[in-house]
Formats: sequence, C-alpha cells, structure tokens
Amino acid sequence: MQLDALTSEAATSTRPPPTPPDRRVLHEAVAERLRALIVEGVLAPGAHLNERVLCEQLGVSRTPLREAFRTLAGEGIVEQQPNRGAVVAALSRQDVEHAFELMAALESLAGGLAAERATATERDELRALHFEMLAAHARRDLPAYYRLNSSIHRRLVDCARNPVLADTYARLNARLQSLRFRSNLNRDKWDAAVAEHSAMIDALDAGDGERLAAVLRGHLDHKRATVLAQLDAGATAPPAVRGADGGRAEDSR
Amino acid sequence: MQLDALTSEAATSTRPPPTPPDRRVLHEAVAERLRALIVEGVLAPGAHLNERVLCEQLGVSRTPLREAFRTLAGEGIVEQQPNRGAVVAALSRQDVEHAFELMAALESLAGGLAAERATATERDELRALHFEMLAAHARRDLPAYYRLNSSIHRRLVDCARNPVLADTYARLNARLQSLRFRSNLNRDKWDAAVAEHSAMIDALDAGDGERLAAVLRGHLDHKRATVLAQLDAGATAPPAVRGADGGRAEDSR
DNA sequence: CGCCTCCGTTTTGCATACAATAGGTGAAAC
DNA sequence: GTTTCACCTATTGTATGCAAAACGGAGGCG
Repeated sequence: MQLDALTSEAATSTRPPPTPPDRRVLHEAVAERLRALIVEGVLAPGAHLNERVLCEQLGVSRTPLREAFRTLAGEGIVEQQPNRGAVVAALSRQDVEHAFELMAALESLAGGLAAERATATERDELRALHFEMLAAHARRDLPAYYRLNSSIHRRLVDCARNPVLADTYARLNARLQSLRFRSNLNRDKWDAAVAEHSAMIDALDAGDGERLAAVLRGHLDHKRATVLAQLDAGATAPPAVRGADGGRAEDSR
Repeated sequence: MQLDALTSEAATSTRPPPTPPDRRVLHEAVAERLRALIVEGVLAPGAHLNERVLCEQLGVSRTPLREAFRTLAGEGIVEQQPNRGAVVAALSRQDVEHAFELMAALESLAGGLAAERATATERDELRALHFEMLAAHARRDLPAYYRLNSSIHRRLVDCARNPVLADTYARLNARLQSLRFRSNLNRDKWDAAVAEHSAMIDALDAGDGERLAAVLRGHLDHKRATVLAQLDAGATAPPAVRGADGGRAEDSR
C-alpha cells in the first residue's frame, strides 16, 4: 500500500500563494491526510498506527506525525495508549448509540436556534442544496447524496450562529464519518430520509423551531437505526482493510 | 515567577506505585500541569505561551511541551497559530454565551437521561453530595461549594450513562473553568442556585426527567447570567496576571 | 505438555540539533 | 522628519539521535 507523500507538487516551485501553496505547516497537513485516510477506511478502525511505517509512507519525520496523532486524538479519531502507540478509534455499537443520542440533541438545539436566526440567504441556500440533494436521490447517486446531506446538516448547524455548538457538532460528526462513508441505504429508508429532509426545510422556512427540532430528532433516530443495522450486518463479515503496520488491525474494544 | 518543575517528589524515590508514582507519560503530565495553571489563572487568557520559557519552568524539553500544546488545543483551552506559537484561549462574551447555550442543552439532555438511568446508589450519592454542598453554603465556604457543585453536575452527567456525552460535557466545562474559578457570588444568587439544586435532586429522585431537564435549563440560564455579569464587571478592571513570556498577555479577541 | 522467565528486537518517548519563519531595530533615502 | 528596506535576533517547525519500555520468541522448569 502506498499512501503517496504529502508533497504533491515537488517540482512546481513557481507559485508562492496560488490556492494553498503547500499546506501551511506539516503536522496539520499530516493530520488532514490521516483524517482522510481514516474516513475513507484505508486505515481501518482498530488499526495500529506504526510511526515509522507512516513516516515513510507520508514522507515526514516522526515529530510532525506524532503531533498529528495528538491532534487526531483530541478529535477522538485515534486513541493513544501510553508506550503502546496509537490506534484508529473503533466505535462500539454502544458508542454509536451514545454518539447519536448526543447528535440528536445537538442538531435539535441547532434546529431550534436556526429557525430563529437563519437569514433569508441561508434559507435559500439550504433550499437550493436540498434540491440538489433531491437530484442526487433521483439519480441514485449515493456519494453526491452523502456529500450534499452532510453539507446541509452542517449548514443548518451553522445557521444556529453558535460556533461552540458548530465545533462540537463537527467534532462528533468527524468521529462518525468513517461509519457512514461506506454505508448503503435501502430504497425505503433513503426515500424516508429524503422526505424528512423536505420536512426540515419546510419547518425552517416556516420559522417553526419546535417542529424543526422534532423533525431532526426523528431524522437522527432513523439515521441511528440505519447505521446500527449496517454495523450489525457488517459485524458478521468485517471488511478486510489493513492498518499502517501491515494488517494487524485489532478488534474494537 | 516560578512554576515548579513536574517532579514534585524528586528525593522520595522509595514508592513505585503509591498513588501516582509519577505521571504516566511526560506530555500528559505537562498537559495536566498547564491545564491547572490556566484554570487557576496563573496563565491568563490571551497570554502567549513561550516554548523555551515554559520548558525551563516545567523542566522538560520542547517535544513533550509541544505535544501538550496540541492536547490542550484539542480541548480548546489554548489556540495555536502557525509559526506564531500558542496562546491561552480567551473567551469573548459571545463565546461564553454560546458555551452556556450548549451547556444547557447538554445538561438538560443528561438530566433527562439520568432520571431514567440513575441507580439508587447514584441517587443516594448525589443527595449526599447535595447535603455537603448545603453545608458549604451554610458555612459560606465558596471553594468547597464550587468543588461540590462541579462534582454534582459531573456525576449527574455520568448518571446519563453516555460516555460520549460525558466527554463532551467535560471538554466544554474545561473551557469555562478558568472563568468560574474566581467568580464571586452575591448572597441572593447563591441562595437561588442552592434552591435550584434542591429542585434538581428532588426531580431526579422523582424520576421526572422532564422536570429535571427544565430545572437544569433554568439553572444554567442563571449561571450564565452570573458569569456574564462577572465578566462585564471584570472587563473594566482586568486582572493583572502574566503569561509565560513575562507579561506580554494580549487582549482577548 | 504447559507455563514461566530471560533476552533480543521493535517501537515508543524524550531530548537536542538544525532549518525556516516572523518580528524588531537600525540605517539610509526621500 | 518620515518612510522603507535590509539585516539581525528570537521563536517556532522539523529532523534525528538516544534511552526506556513493550512485544516476541527461545529456552528452561515444573
């Protein structure tokens, strides 16, 4: 497995600040790269993160890698055991239930606030994204659907005008991303989720925070059930994805 | 200013695992020490954390110190600016409002769950702590009151049987600790807070999650008002506490 | 035959050395 | 007198080297 080094533009030195010239500091770039690898499932939950191996694969030394580990540990994405290295955090079934329990509270809080605080522009943009999501649904384009779905939820939370809430939500969401990434939806559940989203948008436009919060609670409840069903189904046939040390991925707790 | 090194027991080497033999790994010990210094206000909000200075004062090298920085940054207690070092996070008035908005949601969620899930033992212990708190209140022992108050809230959250929630709560609480540490209470507000606590305990024992959640929302609302009032009062006469670089503490955002 | 211990290897934790960036100070030019 | 540029210093970011702890296996013992 080759993870590609971080210097994606080694020879092109003739542009100081074009888009992002390189990533500002190395340990942030490393953290970002690792985060992506974990979310994509390349680094499986429970996988042991060998420092030397990852250093070679990412083309950095251990210092920025270890700082990235601490960053990700703070986000709950990896867990560090003293003198025993870092492993990709593995969510147990209960962890998922707990996370969704909290997520429902966060989103319903956000929804209630968003109904009061969202600007007309924000509502319009959310409705636009909603239609894009309907398009993805109609095309059965699951990746696009997920992207738009996440985007809608994130923007809704942003409408609550509470950065502390938004940050907490993002952090919790990050921990669940790796689960959702490869989840499939059966048609009925997908249709139901889309219908709930329509109700969300309606409640938001109506400025009915109570109703929006209730819709979100229900929506999250269904999402939780879907993810848990997926988890149970996958538990019998765990995906054979390897960690950074060559496949010694341990089981979840 | 001398912050004392971490080896608080340099000569006493004749006890391998008594209480904490030494702190497990250095960077965790450093993080804990820094956290304490920040909560106690020794390192003031906005203070620049000079690596070399802190290294000397804590008696460690830069590597574990920097890892501790990342840990604390993940907790939102310090902020790291690329190539410009770390500063103690300074909460603006709005940050405090946002934090309490979220805190109220978290605690009311926890309360609702705790009313369902708390064991008889836990209820008893909470009631016991409540009486201890009443004692501290009667004695006007503010430090003891704060300690018991925090303990009660933390245990209540624990009763919700949701580690993800508990962790999120703890993280948010940590960010607010430095504010509450030196807050004073006038008698009326103090009495009211104690009365609310009594209502909390009663609702918990009655198993009335709805009522408990409502009491907690009100309680947090009052707490927020108190802290904000304190903040506004303190804003005119900021405490002259120095950072790690000798007093170049910048203003909050 | 199983378990326990000892030793070698691997891996993590910490310290230090080196490189690069930012900020400040001084001089020179306008 | 003010502004600007260049250099210098201080501070952060990265790499590497060394020490300690943990895993793994071989051998011995019960």
